[in-house]
Amino acid sequence: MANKKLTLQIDFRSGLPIYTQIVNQVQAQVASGILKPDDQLPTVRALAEELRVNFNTVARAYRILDEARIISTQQGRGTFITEVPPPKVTERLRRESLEALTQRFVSEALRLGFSKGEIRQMVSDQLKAWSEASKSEE
Amino acid sequence: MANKKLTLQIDFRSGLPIYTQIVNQVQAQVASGILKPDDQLPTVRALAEELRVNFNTVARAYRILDEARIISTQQGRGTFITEVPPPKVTERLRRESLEALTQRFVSEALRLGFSKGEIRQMVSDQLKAWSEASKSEE
DNA sequence: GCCATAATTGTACTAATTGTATCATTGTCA
DNA sequence: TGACAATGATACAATTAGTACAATTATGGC
Repeated sequence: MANKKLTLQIDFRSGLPIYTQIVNQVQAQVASGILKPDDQLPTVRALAEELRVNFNTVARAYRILDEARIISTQQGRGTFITEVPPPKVTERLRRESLEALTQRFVSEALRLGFSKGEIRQMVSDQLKAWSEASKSEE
Repeated sequence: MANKKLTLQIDFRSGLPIYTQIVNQVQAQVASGILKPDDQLPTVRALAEELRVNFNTVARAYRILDEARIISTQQGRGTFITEVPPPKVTERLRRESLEALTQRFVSEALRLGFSKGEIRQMVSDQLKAWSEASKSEE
């Protein structure tokens, strides 16, 4: 499930920079569901070879996608599609997504023996810390 | 008493190196009392097979834990939890574990676009749901 | 019981894979 | 021509995998 082909069409004469074309097409494939969370993208070198471009060009595209939180690049490991932000369309999906995430967190915390009070307090603290720390964020 | 299962959850796309995840989780389980002194951890090869990673990755994690005096690795014998650190250290580890766990959860939820209020509410709901599911819990 | 030998377990070193950082080259356009 | 953006070349760093080895324990013949 984590391996897919990733078909990209690069037009070398289009005037659009190659890295921009890569960014756009990956973005589009994520949006359309062709690429799904956890899918592993080709390595910068593999994709570069396939597209006949320098791997730094692919790396540049990956960096932009990484900064946009669309993919997660990990040195020595590879690059992966991150979870897509839940579409606003269905409130239900959105809720279930948060529910699943929260359930994983809560059950793990409880398993490690933390009390509900501790958990609630820590969540509160972290949320507060985020408010104060986010001058540059979002 | 010296043999236990050691349940670890490795997230291959989390961005955290595998060896770091192993270190964190073992540390958390020691701090929380799930793992006790003299408990034997799985061999590097056994744990590696279970997690589907190379045994050197596990060995690396064990070495870090060994240097932190949390476990004792003995060539030809196995690896064991050492004496519990003094309460002050345990308390710090415990707190750090929860903090790290919570931080990952909160940042992920915020990244997915959920509001602080939604997150707080969902945590509260889940904690409550847990109480009702198992009445014995605090 | 004792010793040789195999099996088990961690260690050390090296290689392979992957992304990162920095600077050089090229090409376009004002 | 000069500036700047895009791409390429090279060296590097982080993570994981491969291979050989050393220490300990288990086993089996005598």
